[in-house]
Amino acid sequence: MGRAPCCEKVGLKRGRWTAEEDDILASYIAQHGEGSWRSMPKNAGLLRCGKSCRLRWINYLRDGVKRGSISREEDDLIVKLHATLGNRWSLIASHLPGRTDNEIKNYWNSHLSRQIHTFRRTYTAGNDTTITIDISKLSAAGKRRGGRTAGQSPKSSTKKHPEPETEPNKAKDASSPVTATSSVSSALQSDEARSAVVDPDQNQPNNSISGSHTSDGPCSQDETGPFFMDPIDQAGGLLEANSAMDQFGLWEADSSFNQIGHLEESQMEALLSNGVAMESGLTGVEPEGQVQVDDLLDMDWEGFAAHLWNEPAQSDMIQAAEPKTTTTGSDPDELDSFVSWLLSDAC
DNA sequence: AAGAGACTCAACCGCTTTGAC
DNA sequence: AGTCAAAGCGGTTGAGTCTCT
Repeated sequence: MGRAPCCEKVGLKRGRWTAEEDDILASYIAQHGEGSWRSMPKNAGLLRCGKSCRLRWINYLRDGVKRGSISREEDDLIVKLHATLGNRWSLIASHLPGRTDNEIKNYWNSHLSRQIHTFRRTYTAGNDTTITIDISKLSAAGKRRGGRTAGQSPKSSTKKHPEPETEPNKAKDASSPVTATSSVSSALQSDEARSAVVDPDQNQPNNSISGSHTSDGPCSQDETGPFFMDPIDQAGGLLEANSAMDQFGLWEADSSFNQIGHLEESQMEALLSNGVAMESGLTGVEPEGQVQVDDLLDMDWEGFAAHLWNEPAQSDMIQAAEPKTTTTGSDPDELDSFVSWLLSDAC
């Protein structure tokens, strides 16, 4: 059986659009408006699938589609929104005027998701608790190999809106963050990543996930605040997220790790015993310390992140996080306020 | 100079959602 | 309420391009 094709593909053209096709599509829509994508190509005289026409129009030909490099501000916003919304590209795109979901998705996959940069951060999580986490050498950040640079078009490109001459890429590769969800475990758990944290001088593993964040990130290093989810500092971000959720009353501090089902008891204990000071209510926690690399690497960060960010409104983690002794309660409005804060410039 | 590999991004694919009937 | 077509969405692919060796 199988699903019926969206259109009769026989005889239809595929691949890149030509300038002529673009003109035909644009002029047809100018006359008849959008919609009826299935019948449009036939009516317009295009040998294209309706879906292809729609995609071409939405991503390239439509008025207001912004071309050119993603700005620093847009980059920051994408990171924040992705931390909150996950891979809901169209939703993210709706917050960036002129940008399409496809563009943001490509940008995320090519620029942001795989970049883990050297980073070190000290964060005050609670009353008297400090977390120091370093993430470094976990990727070949800044090492750009081949590939079309932003703003370039293939020779065969028929772009209707040529890329404006924008500011140089300014080594985005060296400053862009990484996803807090899907890339976390793969990046941290790779052999490359593990070996990368060995100090070449001493041939000993660093006692911390070390790293170094370029200071032009959304939030600068050594920053403190209610929450920060700079995907560059995945581990730190996740820990901070935990604290932030606590602050917003989404769960209680001393039970926070227990709410995260993916963490094994032993992992939790190892993490805590190595000085990850989340909150003063945790036993055996030093007021200040660093996280052992392997303990962090062994954690199920992906599951952790998924719990934190995927479907937050439906998360059983959040629902199960009714404060025992309480902070501020877990009113749904607080989640809204949390998201609002995330999207604000407070970070 | 040439080949290999890394990288980007436009376009495609298939599943899900929406809305009309 | 059920069915179907259209539209929307996110994941994936692959051609084109660039850098490295």
